[in-house]
Amino acid sequence: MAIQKLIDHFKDYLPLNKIEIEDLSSRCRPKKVKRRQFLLTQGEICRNYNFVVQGCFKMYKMDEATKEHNILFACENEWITDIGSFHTDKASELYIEAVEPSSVLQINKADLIHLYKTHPKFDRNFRVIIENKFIELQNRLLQTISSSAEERYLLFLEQYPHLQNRLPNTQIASYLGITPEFLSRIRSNLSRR
Amino acid sequence: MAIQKLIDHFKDYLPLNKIEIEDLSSRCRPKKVKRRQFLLTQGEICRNYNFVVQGCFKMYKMDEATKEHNILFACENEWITDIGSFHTDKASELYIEAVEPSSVLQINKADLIHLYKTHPKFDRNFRVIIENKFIELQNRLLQTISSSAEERYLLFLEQYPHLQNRLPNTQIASYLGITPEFLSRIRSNLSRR
DNA sequence: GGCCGTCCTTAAACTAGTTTAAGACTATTT
DNA sequence: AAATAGTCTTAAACTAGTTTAAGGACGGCC
Repeated sequence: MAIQKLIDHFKDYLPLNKIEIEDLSSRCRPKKVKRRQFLLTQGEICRNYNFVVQGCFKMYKMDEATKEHNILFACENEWITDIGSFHTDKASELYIEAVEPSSVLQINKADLIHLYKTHPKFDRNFRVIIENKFIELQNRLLQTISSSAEERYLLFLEQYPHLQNRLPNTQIASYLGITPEFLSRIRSNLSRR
Repeated sequence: MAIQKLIDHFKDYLPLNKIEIEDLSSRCRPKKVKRRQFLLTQGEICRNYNFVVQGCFKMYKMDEATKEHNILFACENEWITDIGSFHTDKASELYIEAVEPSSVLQINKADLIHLYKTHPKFDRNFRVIIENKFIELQNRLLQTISSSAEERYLLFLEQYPHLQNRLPNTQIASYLGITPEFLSRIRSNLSRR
C-alpha cells in the first residue's frame, strides 16, 4: 500500500503511533500521475503537499514561455510542493511535472493544519523535513553562486547518481542553469581527459 | 531591553505566554558584535541561532580564500544561522560577519531543543520561521537561475531598499554573484537611460 | 594636516557560456 | 513499418560577464 511508504518515511523522524497513523491515512489522497502530467502549473495556488510514492517529478520556472529552469527533482520518498504558494495562498510561479509515470499521496492545507493542531508531533516532523529541504536548497544556491558549470555538473553526478540515467541531458542542463549544447561540450571535454 | 524585541517578534507568529517568555529569556544570551567581527567562521560548527537585535550581518562562502559569495543579509528582527551546520553538527562552510556594529541574542542547540520539548509552540513558531526563510531562499535561487545580472540588481533594489544605502557596492555585487566592476557598468548603463 | 585603506568608476582585452544551424540517433505514436 | 517528435553532438559566430589596470574620491586614524 502507498500509505505504508509514508508511514515508514516518518520512521526517519519521530515515528507515528496508531492514532496518528489513522488520522494521517484518512487525510491522504492517493493519485496516479502520467508522464508529462502536472501537479501544479504557473498561476495556480499550490493546494497540496505531495509525497512521491513512485516515479519522479521536476519543479521548474518558465522563462518567457520558452525556457525551463529546473529548481529540483523529487523521487520516491520525497516531498514536493511549492511551499511559498501553499502557505501564502498566492499564485505559484512554478510548474511541477512528472518526468516518469508516478504516484503520489496528497494532503491539503486544511488537513495538514488539522494534523498540526491535533498531533504536535507533525509540527516537529514537518519542521525537520523543511529544515532538511532548506539545507538542500542552500547547498544548491552555494553551488550555483560559486562554481563553474563543469564543477556544478560534477557535483550533480556526485549528489544524484541515481538521476543521471533517469533523466535526459536537457533536463540536467536545465537544472545546472546552462544550455544542453554546453552540457554536451562539458561532457566531451571531461571524457577527453 | 533586547529580549523585548524577540518577544515582540514572536507576536507575528503564535505569541508567547508568561511561562514561555520566562523560559526563553533565561536561555537567550545577549552579545555585542563589532563591525567585521564574526559569529561563525568556516570550519566551525554553528552552535547558535542568532536573533539580530541591532545592526546588520552578511553570511557568505569564501572561494579559494579570495572571493566572498554573499548568500544573504540579516538586519533587525531577523534570524541568522547556518541551519545545516547547526542541525547536523558538521563543520560549516560559511562565515557570518557583522557589516555594522551590532547586537544579537544567541540561543544554543540544547536550549532550543529544551524549548521545543517543553513548549510545543516553539516547534510551531520555528517551523513557520523556517518556512519563510525557505520561501526567501527559493525566490533567490529562482532569480539567480533565470535572470540576468541587471535584472537581479533591479530586483535587489526592490526587495531590499533599506540595504541599498547601508551596504557598499562590493557587498551588493557579491550578493548578486558578479564583480563590483560589472555592477558599476550596470549602474552607469541604467542611469544613462 | 597628511597618510592609509577601502571604495567607485572606466576601459580594453579576454573567457565562459549562448545562439544558431545542421546531421545522426532513439524512442513513441500511429 | 513508417512517421514523428524528442534527444545528443559538433562547430562557428556571438554576448554577458571577468580580469587587469589605473585614477580619483572619501573616511578614519596618528
